[in-house]
Amino acid sequence: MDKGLPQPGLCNCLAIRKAARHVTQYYDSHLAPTGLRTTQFSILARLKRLGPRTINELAADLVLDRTTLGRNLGPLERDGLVAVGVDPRDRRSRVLDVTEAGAERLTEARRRWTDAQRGFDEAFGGPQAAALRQTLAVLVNTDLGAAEPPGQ
Amino acid sequence: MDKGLPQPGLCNCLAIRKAARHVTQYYDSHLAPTGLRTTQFSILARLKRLGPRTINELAADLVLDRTTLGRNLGPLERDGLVAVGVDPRDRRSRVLDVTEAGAERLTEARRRWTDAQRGFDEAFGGPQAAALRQTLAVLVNTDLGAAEPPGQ
DNA sequence: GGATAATAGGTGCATATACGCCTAATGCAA
DNA sequence: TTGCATTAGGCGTATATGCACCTATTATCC
Repeated sequence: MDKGLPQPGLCNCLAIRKAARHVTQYYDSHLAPTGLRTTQFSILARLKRLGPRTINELAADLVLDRTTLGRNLGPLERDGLVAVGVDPRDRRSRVLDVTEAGAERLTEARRRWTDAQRGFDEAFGGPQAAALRQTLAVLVNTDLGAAEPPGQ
Repeated sequence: MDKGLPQPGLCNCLAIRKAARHVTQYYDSHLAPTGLRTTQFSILARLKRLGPRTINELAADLVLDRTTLGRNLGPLERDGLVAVGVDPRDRRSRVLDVTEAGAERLTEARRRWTDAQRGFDEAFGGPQAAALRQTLAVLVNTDLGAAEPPGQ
């Protein structure tokens, strides 16, 4: 009877990806009126909080691949929400900063985000949500390593 | 002192998305030798377990948008791992099924997946992982609703 | 049975994600 | 100071994700 086959619900990766899609669609529906996606909101919010940062620094904070963040900056820079400059102390680096327009957009988006958070807490439970965030924070800081190359 | 500004780590959406990226990269590194991404592996594994299903049915199971699954089928169909046919009882529907080549690829990928699961449990803790999966299953089945339209 | 509503997917568009390879700039050592 | 390793990003490519809008097909109601 399917001995050895993985049972539904046993895959850590599928479990978290399904949940991420579920939650993302919910937050996106709240943020939609602002014209920001959740990823864009995250970038703006973290950058605003951290202050000017390089691509590598911000990418690490967001657990984003460096090149992914680089591309995600495209729409934000195009719309004048994030400024990208060259670090004078290291001209290899790009310094990112939230523009005034970006800050205004962020303020508006934070209102929607607060609504989403409240709705989430009501549906899922505030304490459960806090516990889940804590667990996920531990997970993100857990070094899972990578697959060993198939060397002999 | 930043009163009212969301503190880092308070956003449910960012927390789960960061964790999803972290875990996805880990599982992808294990599955890479098979030529399958985690999403493709999920599709094959679920379809194999559920048996032939329509796009809508499989998409709901995977918490994927219908159109997203439709596009994700492209590479799988191109590589002959999934067969897409028309349901004779309802010619609007497409019936998906794992091909023989798909089943073989899946068997190979399951070995890598098992390694990844073992590594995950070792690093994060087996009981903690099981508890997290359970929590995420509850979350996925929690109706978060959607933002109310800005009606009058 | 024919008009109409509802459903299953497809397509255009835009963003999200990351690997591999490349160039530019910096750091370091002989 | 020059030569090489290291580091910061960019770019090509491919897949992932979902909304708005569209067609085809089926169900329903008079």
